[in-house]
Amino acid sequence: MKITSQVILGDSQEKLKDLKENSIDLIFTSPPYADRRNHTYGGINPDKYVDWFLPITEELLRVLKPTGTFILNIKEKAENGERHTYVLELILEMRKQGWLWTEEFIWHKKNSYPGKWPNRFRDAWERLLQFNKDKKFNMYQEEVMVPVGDWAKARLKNLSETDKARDNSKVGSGFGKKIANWIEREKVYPTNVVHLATECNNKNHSAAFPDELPEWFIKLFTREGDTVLDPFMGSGTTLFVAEKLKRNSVGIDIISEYYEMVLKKINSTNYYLFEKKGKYASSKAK
Amino acid sequence: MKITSQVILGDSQEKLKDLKENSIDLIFTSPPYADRRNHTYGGINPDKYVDWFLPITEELLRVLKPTGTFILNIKEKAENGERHTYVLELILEMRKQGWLWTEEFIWHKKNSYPGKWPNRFRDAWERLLQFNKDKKFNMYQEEVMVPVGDWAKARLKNLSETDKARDNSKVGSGFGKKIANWIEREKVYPTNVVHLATECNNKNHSAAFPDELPEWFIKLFTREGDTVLDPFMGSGTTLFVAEKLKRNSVGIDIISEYYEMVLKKINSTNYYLFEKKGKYASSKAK
DNA sequence: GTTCCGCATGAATCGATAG
DNA sequence: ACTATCGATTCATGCGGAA
Repeated sequence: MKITSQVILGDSQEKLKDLKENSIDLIFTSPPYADRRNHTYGGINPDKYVDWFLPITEELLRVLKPTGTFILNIKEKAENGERHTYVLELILEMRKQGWLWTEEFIWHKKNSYPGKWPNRFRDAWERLLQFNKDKKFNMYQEEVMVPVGDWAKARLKNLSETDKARDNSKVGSGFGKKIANWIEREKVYPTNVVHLATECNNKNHSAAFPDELPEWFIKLFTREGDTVLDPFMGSGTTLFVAEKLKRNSVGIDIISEYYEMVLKKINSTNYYLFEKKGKYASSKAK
Repeated sequence: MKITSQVILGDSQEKLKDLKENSIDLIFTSPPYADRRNHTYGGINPDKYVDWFLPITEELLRVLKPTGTFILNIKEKAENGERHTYVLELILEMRKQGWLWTEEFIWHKKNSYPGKWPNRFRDAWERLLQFNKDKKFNMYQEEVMVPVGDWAKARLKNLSETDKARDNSKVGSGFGKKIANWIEREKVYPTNVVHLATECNNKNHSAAFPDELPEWFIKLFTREGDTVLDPFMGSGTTLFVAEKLKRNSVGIDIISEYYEMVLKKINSTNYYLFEKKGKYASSKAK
């Protein structure tokens, strides 16, 4: 199967208009958060965040297949002692555009940013909002089932005294019994809570999320040969994972530095599928 | 220290008016979910949930001390393939009332209820919305510290000379203090993700949450002798935990069956603090 | 070749200080 | 009074060099 990776330089709001409608199976993205990444993206004012984002979601709604899914990784910042409400407002406004707010997954970041404040603990989770065009959408649950062996192995490895105390679990005593239950099964369906640590040691490029995050959703909502879109490509994690999993991919970013970097890396690892086409660097399969 | 537990039968919207303003240190509650438990609470239509709840939050704002905290355990139901938006709308409307939306904790339910749906995984988390009247509120973070992660055991067992030297050179006169911090540090501050298993041992009544959930927040936001309110008492978990932790408590419920049950149980375990007063069953300490 | 340890570094947040 | 900048605080993780 031929797989294509397309990298586009420019503003998503404009460049998305060049994409064909009903052509994308999964949109997975992590847009620049309000007031974050100021040095690269210029920083979006929290109070204007919804207005800034809505024209883009309008286009995303157009390019997504009716059976497709949009996963939005986002988290509101704390400002002036309060959580900002732009994410809530965004959800409500997107529904007016026609999006269905199907589910909210939680990404539990085990290694959250350190710090201490008198009125707040460390923020260790982010939202993964699932939107759909239609009540009927493709979902391949079996693809992300957790093999019991690996799960139990990893779990048991971490099952130290401190873990027990930390979890303060009242059912700790019943843990052995549960393990026994799980061992008999081959695989287990996951829940809507995703446990992953952030990668924080990449020198050249700091990815917003670890590979496992897009990987999980790409497996869950697409099959080989499907097409994945990331309108805020950044360091290109979504594209590289899509490529690895034999999905077509389209990435857009306004920062030429990211564009060049992803282009080069996609090219070097997968050159035989890649060719330049016009002003876009892209690879079209037959 | 004398502790009182007060149990009130009736509609929260009315009965809350009998409570004195600025008298409560912590409100912890899990209101009846929209269209859930309709056999007991009559079922609140999801579309009217906000309208139903706002008069109550108005009263809660009145009775809460300026230094107090309101923790609302809630989760929107999935209806017609979509997550309902009444929680989002509630947050926005409560801010208009004057509430500050300080934080959103996640309760990760480690053993969520099993089940399988074609378009959705098991729901393993709930929101714990924190609201405050004022930017300055009481928070006793040390009360809920957790054991440090395993990595520290291996890493910190041998605190070397280089560490001390580095610290000395950096701080100069203040040497020793920081080292002590690290050597004696066996506990760290938690994050805004709370890991607890759901309890499933209550036969007669299904408690909405395990003891550990109110316990965590009562320890975090109150001291002994403070007063905790649960306007949707249910089986009375919040009250029993408050009593155990030597906090005064007030519970309201419209279901006489719950009222009688909590009354009896509070009475049996703590009768020496308890006496009936007029139409309310209550215990007033001097 | 294992295991161990030093080290840098994160989508953070607040309060104080400065313009 | 309001915005902009800065220092202080803190913990899990993986890489790379050392034992």
